[in-house]
Amino acid sequence: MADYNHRETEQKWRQFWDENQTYRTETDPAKSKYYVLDMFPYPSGAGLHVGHPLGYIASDIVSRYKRLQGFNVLHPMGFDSFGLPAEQYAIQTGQHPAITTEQNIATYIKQLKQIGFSYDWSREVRTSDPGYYKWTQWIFMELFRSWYNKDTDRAEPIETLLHKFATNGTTDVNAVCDEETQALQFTAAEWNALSKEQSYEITLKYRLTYLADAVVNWCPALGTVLANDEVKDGVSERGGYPVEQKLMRQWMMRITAYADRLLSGLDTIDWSESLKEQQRNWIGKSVGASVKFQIERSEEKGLAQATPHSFIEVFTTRVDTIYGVTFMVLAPEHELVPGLTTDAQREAVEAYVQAAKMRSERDRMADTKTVSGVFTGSYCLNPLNNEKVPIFLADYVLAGYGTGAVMAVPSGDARDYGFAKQFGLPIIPVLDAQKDLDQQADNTKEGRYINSGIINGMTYKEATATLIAWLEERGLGRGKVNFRMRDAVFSRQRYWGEPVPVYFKEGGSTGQLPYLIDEADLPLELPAVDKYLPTETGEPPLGRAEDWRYHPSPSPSQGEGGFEYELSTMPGWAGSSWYWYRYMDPQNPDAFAGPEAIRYWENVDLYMGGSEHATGHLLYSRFWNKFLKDRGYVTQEEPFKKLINQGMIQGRSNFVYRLKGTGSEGVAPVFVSLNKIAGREVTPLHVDVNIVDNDVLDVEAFRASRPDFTQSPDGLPAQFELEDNGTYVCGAEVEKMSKSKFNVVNPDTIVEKYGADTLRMYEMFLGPIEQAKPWNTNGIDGTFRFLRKFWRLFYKDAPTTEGQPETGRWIVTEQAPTPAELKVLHKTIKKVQDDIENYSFNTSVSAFMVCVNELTALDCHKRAILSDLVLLLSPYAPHICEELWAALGNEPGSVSRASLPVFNPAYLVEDSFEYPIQINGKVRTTISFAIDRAPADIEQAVLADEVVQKWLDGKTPKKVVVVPKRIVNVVL
RNA sequence: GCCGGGAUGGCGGAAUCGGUAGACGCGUUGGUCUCAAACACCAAUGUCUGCAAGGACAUGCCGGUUCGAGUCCGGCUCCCGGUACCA
Repeated sequence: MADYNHRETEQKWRQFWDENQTYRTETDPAKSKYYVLDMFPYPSGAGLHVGHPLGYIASDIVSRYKRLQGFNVLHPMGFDSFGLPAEQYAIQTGQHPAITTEQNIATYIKQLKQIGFSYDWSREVRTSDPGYYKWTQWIFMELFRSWYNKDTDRAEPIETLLHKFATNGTTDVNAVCDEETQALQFTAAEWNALSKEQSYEITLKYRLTYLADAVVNWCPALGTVLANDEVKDGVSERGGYPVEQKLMRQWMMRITAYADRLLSGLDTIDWSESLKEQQRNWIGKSVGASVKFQIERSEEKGLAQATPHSFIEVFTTRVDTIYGVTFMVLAPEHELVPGLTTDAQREAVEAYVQAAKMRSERDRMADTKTVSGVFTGSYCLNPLNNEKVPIFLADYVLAGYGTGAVMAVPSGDARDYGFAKQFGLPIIPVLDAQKDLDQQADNTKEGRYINSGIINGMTYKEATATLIAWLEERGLGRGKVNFRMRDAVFSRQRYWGEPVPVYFKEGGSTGQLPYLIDEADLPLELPAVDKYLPTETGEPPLGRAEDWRYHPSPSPSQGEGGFEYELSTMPGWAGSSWYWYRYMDPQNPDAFAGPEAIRYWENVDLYMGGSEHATGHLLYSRFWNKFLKDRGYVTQEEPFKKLINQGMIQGRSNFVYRLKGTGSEGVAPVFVSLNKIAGREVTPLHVDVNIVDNDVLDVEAFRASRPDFTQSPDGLPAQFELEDNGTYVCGAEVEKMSKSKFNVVNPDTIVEKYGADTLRMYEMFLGPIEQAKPWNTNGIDGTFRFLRKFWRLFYKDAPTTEGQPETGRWIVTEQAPTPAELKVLHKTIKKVQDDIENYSFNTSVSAFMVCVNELTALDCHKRAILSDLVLLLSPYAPHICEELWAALGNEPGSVSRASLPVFNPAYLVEDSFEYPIQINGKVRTTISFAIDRAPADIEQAVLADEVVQKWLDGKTPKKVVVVPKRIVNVVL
């Protein structure tokens, strides 16, 4: 090997690693484990762009580094291969999503392998593989077969609940369930007298996955449910059809049972504070009180129907302000609305409810500028003073939050204040510390209560306790902890997801009861369908599958023609909520992962992924993990010990500027270079960044690739108004990297031109891993030069003498290193190790650059130095290091099995320090002093200094600050 | 709206504990090598001012704490992510 040839070198070692299965990992109890996981990608049709590998490169560096430290490293990769884009494509083309997904995965793997990741590919998983989703379905079944016992504070098999019912009825059952079920009471005798079907129906309300009505974005024209981001301004993004809020029967996940543990667990894991804070806010624990407001009944009102309850229940965190309540606000969807609406108000209320249906939740929450609402005509009574309180509807109250009802205190809440002003409702001050109530609400808790009956004169703390006690005594309310987090909707009205392993049998109060299929029938595979659209009757796509009915095995005669399956599928997050366990034991046919594997690998030591998953994937995964732990299948309470968010790589778009009025029929288009557009009317147009170098456009490539731009419709060729130096300079802007903006840079192109090692180093060099930053291919030459310079420490550069050029000559020597060389090496070892431990990869790349610059300047080609440097660099640039490691005489392909060089601080000891000397905080000179020089000595010497004397100008300084080994500041 | 994050030269960024702002790299300019180009190497490069030595101004904006602030505190502006069926 002579000159640095990245194509040859990298190709050679990738093949070697593949053939020798260099990165294959086995369970090895003799060694400490380290589990490094990347958030697995959804394999999109566009393939990887340079933004994707950022996190993978960082985690691969850590993996390789940990191997050098002697850890047994599990570093796998797989695919989150169910998802909407493939389904969308299937709807458009009729192509089965499994086929496109398969092709996309093949592309991803090819691209990933080119970058030289040390993945154990034998452990790859795909969520859409029946062998995988069998276990996703199995976990769903386990959730269905479990309930949450608040007394033991964990999930238990449903059998323990049945046992309690059968022996003691509901008396000592303390389960997580909805309010209505909570109120259920029966004795053991009553329970035992129930029919099998009746008792089964009751258990459905306790299980960790259950059927319930949930609000969804229903698009009647498309016959389907839409995601919030598929809805824009109340209409579907595709087609622009109206979308309404509709209640639909859905499978739900009882994540709220884990709310407290999800919250407290955050204190035990090493995630960024911001990420934990996002989860805390999402869980949204608030301590307050639940209060019942009696509905005022009067015959003449002409109320349409009796209400299901005689009171409105609200949750409030400020029960202390209850004497300031001047109205009540219900969500338009609140169940009491029809019963509370008087004849006189009916028309207005119905119109309002209808309008609210057309708005998305996010819209309703975000819009604080417009105040809207409607009076129902009814009143309720404040339990404290029996004042009549008018009941309004307003769409800023959401049915899914709390009780869907708010006691409005305009003096203490900004939104209530605006509402009261709009509708001319009274604003009653409740605390003497409240200020400017004629201007705005004041939510202070300071001062003493006024206008507040039994709590007048009290402080916040006293008042809250007094009120809760008073309410509890009379059964009108109680202290309550509320969570903002709601149970998660699990059903999706889609095709490309895991089928839910449930079938329906007639019976029960709703006419149909859900049952799990037999475990032996797993996986329940996705059936073939003729189209990937909902059925004409609005059922999910699975409703199209022919002869897709469940036939239980023990008695196939049961249920003529079989039973109907659940037609919804699981959401994208189902398969990703447990996948890190499958990697531990990917081929196990008997369990999602075997107990030995789980005991050894435990959980993920380092998890790398995007912060956009903060409240979705990362919360659901923690939920499922806690559930699996409760049921004894896994050993750890938390799945991801340490988590790093890699920032998004943004695109950097380039623009050409077309003169307005040119480019139409009969007028040749005119493109004006960036520095000539001032004062001209131009249209900026995206141009492919791959034909732009350093903002200079390759005009010929532009002509060839975009005839639609570079010719008028009748074929007149474009003219280019160039810079004075004859180039066309493009404008640039940072945007999201996407096809439509022509700013996508593909890693394959970079690997081909510069090599994977350069790509890896450059991506790390771009900036801190956690920060978003734009991609700009321009800077890559710097890291490419670095690697060649590194290479030249080993091989003499080919001098271009006449005749045959001399190819690189091996110039590594066996001489003993000098102190200066050892200092350079050990400074780098220390810096790089510290940086990796702190996940500061960008600064370690510059440390390598500094090191190679300095060794080059020292003309150092000594094995003792270079050998350690190769090891240190190998996690970053594995191909070139594997090559040089072998060239140094080590066993080929063994760089990843070597051990890390050890830092020796003795080489870095300094005997003097160059002090910056400040006058009034501004550095004016520097003076070198011995490290152990006494501060008083230093002060004297500084004041005697010529430059300092000049600034002193004969005066005595007010103060001299000497910070040893840091700085001297002379204050005048 | 709410929650979270960010802003430093022409560009990406460094400054890890409140102590020399701009490491490292790109770009730009000048030079060496070459018939030429590429590669490589050398030098300069925050802005303003000055022949120079030097000086003044500089970390999104306004204010504060401190001998000393990019870093800490208070108040803004703009950009990015999430907001429960995108993944």
